[in-house]
Amino acid sequence: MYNVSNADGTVGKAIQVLDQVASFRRPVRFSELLANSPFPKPTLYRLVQTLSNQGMLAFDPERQTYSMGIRLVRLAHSAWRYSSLVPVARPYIEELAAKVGEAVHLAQLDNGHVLFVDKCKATDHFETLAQAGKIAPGYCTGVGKAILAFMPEVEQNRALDQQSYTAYTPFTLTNRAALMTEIAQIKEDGFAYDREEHEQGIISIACPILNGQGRVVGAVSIATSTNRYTIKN
Amino acid sequence: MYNVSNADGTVGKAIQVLDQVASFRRPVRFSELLANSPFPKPTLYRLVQTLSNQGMLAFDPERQTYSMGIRLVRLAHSAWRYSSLVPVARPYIEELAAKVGEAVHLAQLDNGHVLFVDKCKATDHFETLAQAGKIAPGYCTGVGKAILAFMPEVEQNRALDQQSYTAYTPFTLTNRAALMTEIAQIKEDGFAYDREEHEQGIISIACPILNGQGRVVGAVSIATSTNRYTIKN
DNA sequence: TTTAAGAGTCTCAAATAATGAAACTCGGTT
DNA sequence: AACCGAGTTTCATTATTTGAGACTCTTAAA
Repeated sequence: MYNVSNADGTVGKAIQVLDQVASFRRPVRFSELLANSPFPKPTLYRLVQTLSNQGMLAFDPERQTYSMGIRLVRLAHSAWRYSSLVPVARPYIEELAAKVGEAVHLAQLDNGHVLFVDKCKATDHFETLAQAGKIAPGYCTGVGKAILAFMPEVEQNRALDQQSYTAYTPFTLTNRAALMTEIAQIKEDGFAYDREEHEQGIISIACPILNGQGRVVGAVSIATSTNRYTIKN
Repeated sequence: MYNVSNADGTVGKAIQVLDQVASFRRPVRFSELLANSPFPKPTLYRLVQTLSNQGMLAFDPERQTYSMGIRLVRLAHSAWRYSSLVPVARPYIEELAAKVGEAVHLAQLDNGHVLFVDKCKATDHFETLAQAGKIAPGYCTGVGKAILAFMPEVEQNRALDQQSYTAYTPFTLTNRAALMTEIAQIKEDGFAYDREEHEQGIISIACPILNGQGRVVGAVSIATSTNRYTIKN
């Protein structure tokens, strides 16, 4: 996780605090943060103050809670709009979504995590878990496995170690060995299936996106439901 | 802008750099940043290094450019999902969009700027940071004026000073006096019109969202086109 | 009413990290 | 070969961060 060890000075610590607040997924009190924080009370206090001043955190004076600040949304909009795969890939995934009539997802890798950066639904059938900005596990999603399979070996190893291998469904690959076998197959085929590994009833087919140097930069997938399609080998 | 003067130490400076990179709206070279930076070369250099390490900026070693990092997208997703008005307002704006068959926008104020945090189109409703996170001017949008009108006087004054009063269309209010007259009317009516002030052919009607203490926290609007509706007084 | 406990805030000397002028590399010119 | 400009590094100086502890409030119990 973003070399937390050599913590990049105060800025690194501040970002660590942001991550911590994000991890709560709800407004959080100072004392709750303090309880799980490596920082001593006054240090954490000042970090949180500074971040609130800056709009990176939002402090609710009534409930005395901190949550993520909307300034992040503004900054992220720039990231999303001008630097991710989205601006390049947008027209293609829209076209693809229209053509196949299913949801198309675009994902990038962010330090071992699969980050969904865009999503086009041809029509809205039903909700899948994925939305832009959402994190999904690498080991049990189509896009995740496609990206993992084509990563350089060193990074791949690191990423494989970072996976939790939690069983979301009976079809989830729940250990590194199983995932590695699957990855070998994916590398051979050039594409990955998600056989209801993350969400029951949802299957997908994904392929990696490589840049000019053959380095994987993301993945696209078409997702559908077992009601409409099945995977045949 | 987020008290840049009393710059909140290194963290404040780092965030200032993030803002600067965002303002370019494209990948940017170190020297370009340096040219518009208040910081001396090595200081800026280290800030940019730290931010890149942390994934808040993304460095492209080939082109030697920096752009916004996708870690921001991940953090912003939390902000968007758990702390903005969105989680509370979602069901209502969806219902409203379905009922009126037009686009419905949800906005919050972020330091004088109107920040669109959600949008539902009756036809294809899907949410991304594409529209969420977009900044629009306060003085020439329905949501912006609705929020401005109901702000406490001191903040309102500050916000009115921050507006650029650029004429986007022939209908834009291009000075503070005109806007203030309009705002008085809005405060009386309880809602605001956008009469093609931001985009030709697009009109909207907006109303503020107040919290329990009567403090404005955002605004909703219904937007449509002059092809379908007109504003009659 | 008093005492206690807990959360949040503040202080200040010591420790540490940030600073920035200047020097250095390293391609690509002239 | 000398120059130039972009990017990177150095190092003594300076300013900021640090964190134990003390303080303040609010709420809860005695």
